[in-house]
Amino acid sequence: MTTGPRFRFAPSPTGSFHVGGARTALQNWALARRLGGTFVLRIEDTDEARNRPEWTQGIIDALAWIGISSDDAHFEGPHFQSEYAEAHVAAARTLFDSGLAYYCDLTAEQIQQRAKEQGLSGYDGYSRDRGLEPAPGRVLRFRVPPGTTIVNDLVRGDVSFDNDTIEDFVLLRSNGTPVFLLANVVDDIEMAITDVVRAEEHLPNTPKQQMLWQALGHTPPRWAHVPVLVNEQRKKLSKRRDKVALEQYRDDGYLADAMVNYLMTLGWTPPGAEAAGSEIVPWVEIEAAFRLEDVTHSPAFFDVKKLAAFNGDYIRLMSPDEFVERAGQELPVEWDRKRFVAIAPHIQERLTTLREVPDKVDFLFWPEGSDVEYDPDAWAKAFAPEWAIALLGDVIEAYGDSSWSADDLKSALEAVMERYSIKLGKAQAPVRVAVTGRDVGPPLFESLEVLGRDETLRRLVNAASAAGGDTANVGR
RNA sequence: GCCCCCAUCGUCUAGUGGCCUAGGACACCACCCUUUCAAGGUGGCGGCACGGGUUCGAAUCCCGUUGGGGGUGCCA
Repeated sequence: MTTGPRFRFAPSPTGSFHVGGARTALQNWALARRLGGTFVLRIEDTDEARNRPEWTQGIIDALAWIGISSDDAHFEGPHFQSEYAEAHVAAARTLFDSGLAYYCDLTAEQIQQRAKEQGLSGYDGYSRDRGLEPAPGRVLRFRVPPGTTIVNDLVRGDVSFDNDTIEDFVLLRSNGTPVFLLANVVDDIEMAITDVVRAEEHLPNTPKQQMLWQALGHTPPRWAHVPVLVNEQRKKLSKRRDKVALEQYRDDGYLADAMVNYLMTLGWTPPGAEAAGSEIVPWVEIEAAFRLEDVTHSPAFFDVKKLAAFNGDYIRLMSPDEFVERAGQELPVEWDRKRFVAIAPHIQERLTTLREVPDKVDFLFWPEGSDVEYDPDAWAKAFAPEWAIALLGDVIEAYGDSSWSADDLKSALEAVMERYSIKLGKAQAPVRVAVTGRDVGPPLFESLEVLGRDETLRRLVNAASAAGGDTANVGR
């Protein structure tokens, strides 16, 4: 165990890993490593999650994907909340014995009733001095002291709460089980956590937690509440409405590096990014520079468009070998890898996600002799000019005995198109549609080179015939 | 209702009293390049919510207004 600060990340398993959680995890991770501390993963093992171990595993896998892995020295865990269950109750007992907490037998209805009568919003402290002993049906409440609680937050500075506005909150339910707030604090104490970095939504709970730390005889940790991530409606990202599952982005072909980089730019800018004119910054630099004090105070919109832009940049940053390796994983197994290697350099700079790879190159892998499926619009546009069919015929003839390299194929087409006084941009359209069925795609001549003479000619002839041209004498 | 947080281009942000004629990134638009589409290059559009102070000077400090968001469980 290292001796530096101890950062905890305490996600609740819900079946998918939230991008917001990923960001706080990353922030904790960056700090723990930079400061020579420890990243402690404490997973909340709720009843529901206990029946679905894959949920917990999902968190671990997701963290590993973004580079937070137990293989690293600065990692401790996962720990589970239940591992400290006895300590939770013991802590509550201590508080009761020392008079810092008391039992109350009011039901929720009664509390509501009293609040209504007095025009208050919550519990009024009715049982504070009634000296009730523990008994089934009674809850243990924390005796909130008078005064003011000041939370010193690394991101926001001092935030002060008037204790009068904090009701005597429940520690132990009437069935004797501890509530989350207590469990959380006790876990943090047990784990000797020194720094709590989490989303801003937890800020209002913090004075309660801080009071508990103190009541339990411990110095509270350093707090830091980073702004939440929101959707286009400026609402906190929710699983129901928004695409928030990190796994989903992973499966959609986003790169971990791009995701990590993008997530870290939400609420924070790497120093030097402005001078460099780019926010694409490697993790090592982020880790070396990230400071809580520099984090923005306002919520940030999770912009998939910008994520996509980052992703495209990261794809272009890959070495050719790496790209072939990564992109190859997206291809159907039966596709010839050698063929893909030949075309790979030409699609690498045309992608925003790896997921798009198959659709870009599929025309190279259609089964031999299969028909090209022409996109109607592309076809109509390509064969609208009156010269299109004739040009196709000429191309077929020229390609019949051209040497089969991209350069020569280009020259051959250029020679043909001169007869029609058109530019290359136009001339290549019918050829492209004939061969790929579409009007956009990787560079044409390189594609043809990879496709090979026989298949190219076959498709050209088929297209010419489909377009109504007489191909009977072509290629003789 | 009560409590807390927040407020710079469409979005993410730089800015910590003079360097701001408010900078960068993404998006968008135009042009260049060009073998379609991209990529790349160049340029452009576009913002300090409002009102009062403080100060020689305010995006920056203070107060208020308005507007957002979050929290308010015997949920986690």
